[in-house]
Amino acid sequence: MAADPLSRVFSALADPTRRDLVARLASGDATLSQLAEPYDVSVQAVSKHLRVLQDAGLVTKGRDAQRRPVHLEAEVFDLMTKWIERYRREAEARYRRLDDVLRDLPADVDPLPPAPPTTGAPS
Amino acid sequence: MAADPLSRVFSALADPTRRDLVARLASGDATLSQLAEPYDVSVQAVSKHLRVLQDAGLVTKGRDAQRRPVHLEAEVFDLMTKWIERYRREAEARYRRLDDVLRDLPADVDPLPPAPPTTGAPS
DNA sequence: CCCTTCCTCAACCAGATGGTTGACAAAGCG
DNA sequence: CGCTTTGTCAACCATCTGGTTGAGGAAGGG
Repeated sequence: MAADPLSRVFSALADPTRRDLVARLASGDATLSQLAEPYDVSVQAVSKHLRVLQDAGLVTKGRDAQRRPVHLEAEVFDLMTKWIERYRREAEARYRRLDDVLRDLPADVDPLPPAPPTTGAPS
Repeated sequence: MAADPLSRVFSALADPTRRDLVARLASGDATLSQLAEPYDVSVQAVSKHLRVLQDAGLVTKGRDAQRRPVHLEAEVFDLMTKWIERYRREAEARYRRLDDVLRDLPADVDPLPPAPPTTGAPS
């Protein structure tokens, strides 16, 4: 469970139940029992989901007597949107350029002389 | 493997290798062997990763003799960004509002009356 | 024709994941 | 003080996942 932050965030949101939790928390903090009520799984299962969201930094838990109000930390979203936007833009730019040039089959282009230029792949 | 589209996309990008593949494909199409070259895992493993990306709709495969050039389909990113933006905005709006109202502890809150986010202190 | 290149399919394995039940600590209520 | 509410921890289980190896199909190059 020592994945990089970006992987943890994507992974956390890859589950419908967890996305629903995030969606509900967007409109206000809530406790575990409140959050678990709508689903037909055990409270412990929801607690595990919250743990995953917490490990991803998407959520924090406060203290109020025996209650632990869960709070959404929306800033972490930026991690994802930045990554996405970066490559989306690159791909779109390339698409437009290719639109200009027209579908030109690069017959004399090396199929891959050096891939290295792209190796600067930061996660 | 019948997860919803959104889950598939998030899940696909939850792996560093697959994000790297996407990053590299953003700058141009490539074949499996080209894509697999930099990693020290088997070609089959990379093929599996591509399958996941394909199932998520992030990537398509063409045909060129025995080669299957892989192409990035960046539009699918929108699925994610739309979801993210929606709840990010909601959370941010709430944060600003809460900034105005000051931290007000809702002591008489109902244990989650279905929808109403009116947690007792709307105005 | 054979042989090489490129890719996929199938079987297998270790570890992560999502769920269960049961026990239990901690805070407040009667 | 006892009991209820709230949440966590632990063990267990089935399935998914990311990797491996091995076999094999399809398309060209000699």
